Amino acid sequence: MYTYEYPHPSVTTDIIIFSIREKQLKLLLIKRKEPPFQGSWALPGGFVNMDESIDDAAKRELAEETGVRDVYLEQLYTYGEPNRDPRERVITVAYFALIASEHLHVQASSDAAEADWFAMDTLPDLAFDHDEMIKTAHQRLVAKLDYSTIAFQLMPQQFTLSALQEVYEIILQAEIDKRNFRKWVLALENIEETGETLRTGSHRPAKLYAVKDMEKVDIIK
Amino acid sequence: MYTYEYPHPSVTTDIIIFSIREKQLKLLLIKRKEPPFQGSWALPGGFVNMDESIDDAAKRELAEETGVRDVYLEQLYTYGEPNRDPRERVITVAYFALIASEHLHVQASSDAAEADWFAMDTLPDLAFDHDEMIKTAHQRLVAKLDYSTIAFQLMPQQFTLSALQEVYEIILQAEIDKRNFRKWVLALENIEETGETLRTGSHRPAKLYAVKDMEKVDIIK
DNA sequence: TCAAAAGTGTTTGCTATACACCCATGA
DNA sequence: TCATGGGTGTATAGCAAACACTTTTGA
Repeated sequence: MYTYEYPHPSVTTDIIIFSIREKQLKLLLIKRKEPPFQGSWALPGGFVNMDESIDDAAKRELAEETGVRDVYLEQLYTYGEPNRDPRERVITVAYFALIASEHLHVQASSDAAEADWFAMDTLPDLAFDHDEMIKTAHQRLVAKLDYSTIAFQLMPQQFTLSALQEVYEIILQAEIDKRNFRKWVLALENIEETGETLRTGSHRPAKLYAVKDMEKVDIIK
Repeated sequence: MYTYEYPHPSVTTDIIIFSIREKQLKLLLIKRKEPPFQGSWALPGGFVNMDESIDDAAKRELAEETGVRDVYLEQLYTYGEPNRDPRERVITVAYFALIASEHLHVQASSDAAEADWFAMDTLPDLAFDHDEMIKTAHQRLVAKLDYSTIAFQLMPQQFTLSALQEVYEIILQAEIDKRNFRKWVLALENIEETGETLRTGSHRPAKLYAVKDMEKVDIIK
């Protein structure tokens, strides 16, 4: 047991994990096995341990849920309304993560009965204030496409320009002119040809590109 | 006394309060009366009470330190390295506030021996990781000038276009062309003439303007 | 009448957009 | 040879940047 002179809240992290699957922007939800909101879908997350930073807690949760490490992870916002959790005062630091569709091996962890990917426009009812978190994360993702190279984090190691354009079109929900898109993306000089090509049918093969430095998300303004 | 099955961190808010004073961007610091870092300068802040939201805690701290209410306040980032406070595990939700130079009545509160305004380029050594918070807040402020009308929050109720331009020049540390600035700011249609003028010497009086809706900070991209 | 800050337009360059056809391949 | 997606250039419009003189006032 741990005792304090004043009451202390719990601190947790929840993660909005975005990925492109089946030509849609999807995010990972888990079905809660325990109350409160037992049986509801919720964002993956959990308590911050006393000996780990909040970033490390988020990385740990992400690894536990998806098995992936070294993906893009960014602190989003901290939620702390007094009664957002019916059990006790809980303050949640939300993160958002972007993972390339190639890494996907979702494993239901001990906290969750089930995990699944949901498209943004067909989300189920959600536990806690998770709908608000998802809305904020989505706005941030869309805004960042405009002034950063964050979308490249959703690409596998090698990809065609058409595939990259498709990711932009899916997230922005808009068609983009092919020539203008290619001019723009090549001018950034953040990707380079791998020398390889991808053959996918009875048409000209596409050049494969790779991000030069996956660690770096450029602010391009 | 309060007891928990697992250890719980403390949660605090710290606030970076910016204002323009003496033609410089300054922020409010307090001198700590108690250990740790007794005698060091630090950001104003304090514990989040169990029955108030984090936003409300930040508003309360801001009011206690400055006596002002209804100023611009935005959540900045949450800091949670395990040993950032030597006493116990403390997670701090940092906010940044912008206040107009006219409201300034700083009152040393009970937590602080002293409070004073410091220019960004002459900051003293700071307690905890407050230097990092200030750096992040400053970057955010500079970035937001580019795509929002946030700087208007630093203006008094009535101001001249020259005064507004000066605020931009101070924050961006760059000279701006007067004609281009005026064209740009008037095209935003966020300010309007009050009909009054300001006479300040042996030259032509300047028209006074006011922000149309101070609650609203427009994203202008 | 002089000094000082307020106020005002036009030209130029750059970036974003619109737009249509040829290329390489497999069936 | 045909269907399919890959790949390429140019013209136009809209926005941002450069740039200098007149106006109004008080001393």
